[in-house]
Amino acid sequence: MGVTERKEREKLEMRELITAAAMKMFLEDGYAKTSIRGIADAIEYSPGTIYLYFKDKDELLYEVQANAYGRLLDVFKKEATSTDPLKKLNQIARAYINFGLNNQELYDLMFIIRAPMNVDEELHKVNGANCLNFLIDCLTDCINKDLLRMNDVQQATLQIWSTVHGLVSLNLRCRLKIIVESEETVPQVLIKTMEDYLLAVTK
Amino acid sequence: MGVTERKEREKLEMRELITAAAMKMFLEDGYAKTSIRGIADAIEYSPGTIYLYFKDKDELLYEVQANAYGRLLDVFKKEATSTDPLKKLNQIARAYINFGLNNQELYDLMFIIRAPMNVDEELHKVNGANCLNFLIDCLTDCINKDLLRMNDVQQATLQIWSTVHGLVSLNLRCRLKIIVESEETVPQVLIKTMEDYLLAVTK
DNA sequence: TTTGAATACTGAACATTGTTCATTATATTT
DNA sequence: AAATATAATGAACAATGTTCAGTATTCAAA
Repeated sequence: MGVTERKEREKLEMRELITAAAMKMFLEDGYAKTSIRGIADAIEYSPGTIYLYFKDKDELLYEVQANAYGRLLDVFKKEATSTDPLKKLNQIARAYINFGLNNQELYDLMFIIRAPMNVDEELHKVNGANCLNFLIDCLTDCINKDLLRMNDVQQATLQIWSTVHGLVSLNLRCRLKIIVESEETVPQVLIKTMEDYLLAVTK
Repeated sequence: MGVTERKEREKLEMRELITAAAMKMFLEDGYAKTSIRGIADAIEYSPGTIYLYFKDKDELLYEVQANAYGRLLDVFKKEATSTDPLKKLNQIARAYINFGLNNQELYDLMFIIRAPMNVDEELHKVNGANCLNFLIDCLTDCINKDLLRMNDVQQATLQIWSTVHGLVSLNLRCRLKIIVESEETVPQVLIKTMEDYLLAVTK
């Protein structure tokens, strides 16, 4: 009696259909400007149907967030491959900044948008934590080999994450217009600033 | 014929009445959860009246933002008084972080909330720029006296602002829960992290 | 003081939002 | 074929920002 299995599968497929449409629209127009009705239209279902698969719009956001964390982790794994801990740290930071610049709406909903973070969904926590661990592992390596002017991994993590998140999010909210003269140079300036920082904290 | 002057004054007073009510409600409940109707109720006017003084809800936000920048500048002037450039830098950074921790909703609408930053209102730009200049002046001083491991003021500004903004905003969005074990220690941890950073970039 | 015009304010109305739920359609089991 | 369970609908609700025809108030001229 494989009918329950099929139902299960169909339920998952429907969730993915909705998630994919939501992800697409969030990416294009942002979370706030995307309406449930819009998503329903896109997948040719009625608005009510979405609520059979997701409790509310926030839960839809969490699902997309979890996916996005997965994407970022993929980028890390692809871009940060050096065996030299310091080089790897540089690669991670570069990848993070570029990800934030190239996927602005996505970055927005991953780290900036307001949404109650009392989620303990497995996928969500796992993907998010894996991203962070990628950085933590690298920093642990750096500190163990005495390459940085820091000795506490927790504080090193906070420092570097704050720096790159600060750069990306200030730019995303157009707060760097006062500092950086021309729009086009932003990516270079952000990368350069981050590298200057890394140089300063390197022994 | 002082009638036009009085009208002018009344118009300004009305704007301030609205702004004050808005500020109060933004602070308590945040920008998104504050409705125009709510503000109108609070000042005992009809919703439509507010639109006689402000183009839309965003313009109201700008006004409150400008005020808030002024507040932050006041804090800087009060807290960062040392004549030693490095100490002053430390005081600025501390003041910034504490401001962000003690006025979360305010910080939110100043730096995190989404709102088109194509404003060229005098007050807005002036207050925002003055805040930034307070930092820039201090950093210029530090660099001129060769106290930091940086030589470019612009990049130093970006670095330090990104760091403190990153710390405050990641905490505001509950992204530090994974790193910092207990809620209460957050302020100390943020300050400590910032100071570690300053130590690392100090010659 | 009375009148006419300019100004200030109102609140009902509109479109859009997230969300719910009685009703209808489809699929499964008996 | 009938009865039951599951899935999907779409009208309805309350709340939102915003507009605007109508009403009240204030002011300058007669």
